Amino acid sequence: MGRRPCCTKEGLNRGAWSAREDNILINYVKAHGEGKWRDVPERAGLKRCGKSCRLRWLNYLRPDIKRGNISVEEEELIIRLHKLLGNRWSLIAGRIPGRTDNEIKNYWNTHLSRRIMQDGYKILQDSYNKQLITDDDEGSRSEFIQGTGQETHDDHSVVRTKEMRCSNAFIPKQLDIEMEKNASTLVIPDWGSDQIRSSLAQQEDNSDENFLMDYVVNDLLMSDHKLSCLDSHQDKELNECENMVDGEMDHHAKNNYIMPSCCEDFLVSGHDQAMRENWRPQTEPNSQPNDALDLKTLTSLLNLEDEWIIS
DNA sequence: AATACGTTCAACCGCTACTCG
DNA sequence: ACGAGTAGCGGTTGAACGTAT
Repeated sequence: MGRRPCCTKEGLNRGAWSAREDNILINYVKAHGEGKWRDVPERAGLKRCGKSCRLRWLNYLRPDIKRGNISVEEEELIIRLHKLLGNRWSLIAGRIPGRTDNEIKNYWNTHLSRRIMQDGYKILQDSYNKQLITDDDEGSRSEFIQGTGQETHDDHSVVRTKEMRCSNAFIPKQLDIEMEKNASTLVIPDWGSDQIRSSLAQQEDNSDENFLMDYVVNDLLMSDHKLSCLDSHQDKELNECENMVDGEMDHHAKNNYIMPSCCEDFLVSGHDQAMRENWRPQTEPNSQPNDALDLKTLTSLLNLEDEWIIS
């Protein structure tokens, strides 16, 4: 028995959506919420494939989607994130408030890829220099941003995709010490072990000391530094990091991954305490450490990274 | 004004990861 | 453990629009 097709494709509308179809879908999602996309066309009375409904909602109709041109800041962010993450559009989109993966992918393919082909990532350096100048003068900085026609602040939430929801790594301090001892191997903890349980219990009363990390961000922050700051065993750990992000670790390992100490060192011993504070998580294990980050914060963090690259 | 060519971006397609029974 | 169903991802397509000739 084969898989049931997502739709019969017979008698269905294709191509651009009409305003009427949009309204129907918006009203349906308002009333019933997202999900069960296969059932949406029938229940909402749309002659569309469920997949098409989902795409239309996620990429166009969602209320938190930001319309309009990509700002200079956003463009810079896209370039930096692409440099570090490659064509993982949903990951990139997950860190740019109000933008969808499709939009960023299109923008990259039409605007940025050619520039990168011509100039390489040199444009990042130019952009960085420009920012250094404007940072010296807050007034001129705001002018710079206003000059783009974009608001300097917005309240759009991040368009969250599946990959944004994935694992946080929780690093008890004691475990990190253990990792220091075993630096030549990647430590995948057994979360049921007595040692881990006791370590976790010890730190429950001291939640400020806990340090949740989003492995994607770790990857983002450390990838260009491995040559300059790591010795060979640390490099091995980094490879494991990258393999994990590339999906070469199994699911269990992904969910339980502990960032190698060298990676955390970069976060902790980075430029200043503010950087660490920026990444300090909420104390809830299921919370998402980056929710509070706005575009400026992320941009400034990436600038810190550039300082490392440039120096 | 007509046509060709280039660009943009919404939508589609095929695949994979994940979930659930 | 397995298989079917679902959600989501990234690559690709093609219609609409803009610009050059």
